[in-house]
Amino acid sequence: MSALQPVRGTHDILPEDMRRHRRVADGARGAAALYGFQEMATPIFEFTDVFKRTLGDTSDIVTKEMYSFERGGDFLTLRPENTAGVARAVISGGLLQQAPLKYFYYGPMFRYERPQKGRLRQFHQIGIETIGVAEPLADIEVIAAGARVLDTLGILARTTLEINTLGDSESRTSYRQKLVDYLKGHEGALSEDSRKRLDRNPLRVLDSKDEGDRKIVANAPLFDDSLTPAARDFYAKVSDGLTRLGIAFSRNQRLVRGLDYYCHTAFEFTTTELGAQSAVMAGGRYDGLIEQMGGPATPGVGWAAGVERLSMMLQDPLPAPRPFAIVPIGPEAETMALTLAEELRRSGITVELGYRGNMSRRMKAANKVNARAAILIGENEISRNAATVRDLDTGEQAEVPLQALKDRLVQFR
RNA sequence: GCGGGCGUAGCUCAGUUGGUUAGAGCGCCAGAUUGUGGAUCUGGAGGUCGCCGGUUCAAGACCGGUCGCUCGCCCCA
Repeated sequence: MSALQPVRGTHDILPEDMRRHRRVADGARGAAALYGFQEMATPIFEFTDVFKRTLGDTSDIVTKEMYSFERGGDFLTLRPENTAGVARAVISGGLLQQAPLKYFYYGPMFRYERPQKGRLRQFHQIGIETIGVAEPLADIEVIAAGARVLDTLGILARTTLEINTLGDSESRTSYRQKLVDYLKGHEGALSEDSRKRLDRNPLRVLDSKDEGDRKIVANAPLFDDSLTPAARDFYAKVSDGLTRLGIAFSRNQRLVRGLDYYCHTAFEFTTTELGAQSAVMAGGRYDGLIEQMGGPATPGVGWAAGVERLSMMLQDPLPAPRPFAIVPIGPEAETMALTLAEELRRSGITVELGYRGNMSRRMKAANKVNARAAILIGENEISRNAATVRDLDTGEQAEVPLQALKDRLVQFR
């Protein structure tokens, strides 16, 4: 393993990718702000227990995907997701006094997985959380904000919204029992993976891609039959709300969540454009989470989206800003160019200063940085206290007095 | 953790049934052009053929291992 290679599953984000990345993060932040979500950040590592206790000991994330280490006697873990961190922050900061809380976040996450298309070991997520609202209105708002984010990025039409209800804990326990009873009857026919799931997380079997499993699942008891009236009512309110907002969705009864703390609403915006990965934004309600962490019983609902996945769906990155290039001709002009560049930059104009070479060379350099125009300064210009401004798109050029230079440059678009 | 595909210049790739000094396009550098970029022409730099071992008179090519990338499974954003 060469030290000169990036760590497997990590990537350098070079300027063009970075602009894409920025567009996702900035667009999402802006759209979320329209719904009252404010940005906050938590540390990228926490005590390991923060994740262990909330994600459940059997989840894949905890059993095989965490980057954990020990330092000074503390067991720490790079965050694999951010909901647990936000919940911890809310508890340790005593913020529940001010509930409801509505947060937006953006930042890197870490999972030790085999990298593939749309899956990295260090990746970035944006997300929102509404904490302290038990009403289905919060679920509707959270999903609507998600749709707004995707729409802002111009990719909503290329995604599908699927939603499901996982019910309250009463519905869940009773269904879990019915499902396990049913599946035990077909245990011999289940795939090896699904037999493992049967013990750990039976709901996952519903989501199996195995042909044989699917046949068995097709006749499994329906979750809806186990829903309590309250849970049924909750789901109805969410789906009515979405319908009223004109947000298209389909019910997917096989949609379950990998993480243990979800209840009631579960949803995913999916796409077919990312290879084996389909989810670009996923979330749901997690009413038990904060209590499970040792805080007061507090409901919550939110989603997270993968910035790299969203970036891949973006048509174009934000365009790079086009600078003006100063091209000095001769040593006297060269000293002048430095101060002129600084002066222009102070008034908010983007300027590139060629570093070396004769005029031809610097014009080439100006072209390479995609300069909008070149500002030529030579003996002639200096003697007249002027500069020659050459439009590099049209090739037109004219001499401009130095006092009028700023105003002239601002006219370029 | 499991399975498939692929590793030749900065990038995209060619390289014949194993045969001498490993090529192209793009990009890069310089010149044609000492006050004018893009286009064109000329020249130049750039490679331990991923790495280690094996087979062979001879390996970029064949075999084994290894590392990396990639696609998929599991799981997930």
